[in-house]
Amino acid sequence: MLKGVLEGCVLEIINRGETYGYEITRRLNALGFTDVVEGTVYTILVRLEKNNLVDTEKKPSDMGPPRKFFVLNDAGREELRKFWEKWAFLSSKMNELKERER
Amino acid sequence: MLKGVLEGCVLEIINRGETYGYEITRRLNALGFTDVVEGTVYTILVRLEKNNLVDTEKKPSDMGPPRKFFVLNDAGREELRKFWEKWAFLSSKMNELKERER
DNA sequence: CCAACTACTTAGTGATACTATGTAGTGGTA
DNA sequence: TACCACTACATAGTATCACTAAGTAGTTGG
Repeated sequence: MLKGVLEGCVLEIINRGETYGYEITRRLNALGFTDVVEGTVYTILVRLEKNNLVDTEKKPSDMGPPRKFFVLNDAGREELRKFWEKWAFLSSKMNELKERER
Repeated sequence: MLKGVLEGCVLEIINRGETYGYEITRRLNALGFTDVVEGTVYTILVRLEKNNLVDTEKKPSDMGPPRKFFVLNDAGREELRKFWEKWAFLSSKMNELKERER
């Protein structure tokens, strides 16, 4: 059910400020997507990087291994904008379908 | 983006009354999902049948070849109920994500 | 020193939708 | 009557995206 949606969530989280995979995973979990695991998030991040939607930077951490931070670039912000546009469309159509003829 | 959602839409359309693949496709198109084609819908219908969520009946048509009509059975209605439940969850979480910190 | 937590990576699989193509009935029209 | 448009179903192959599972490695506390 998350297909096509999770990537948008990751973009949105990154857009709120530089962050890294492990933290993104925990934020998604906190949001309610409790069974999203690290592997899933990292594959999305690899895809985002491959598609040139993000810039990355390795930084040391106090808590463990170095973190790979992500920020959206212009293409990433445009992708995010399109994502919310598609979501709004889908959402409105689904409500239309759900509410019709009750 | 439709991944996991389209099957629910098809269940909902069938639940409104006995219908068949070609008509379901046109209804989805009319709803706004303009690039959903017959092939997509038929593969979903095959899946629904394989998973025993629908009952089927062939009936002649005035307009062309015989139609294969679908109705939801108990399992199908339960699946539909769960689908809307999941949609409501996803939808609320997405809004939460979208609206936070603006 | 080892368990728990932090943090990243990737190969393989599965679910779902899309592409492309084929078959066939019916009706209109040139 | 020959052809085209529309109706209607079917399916093999592909692509996309997320999930499973496993591994590597740094840090901290008991």
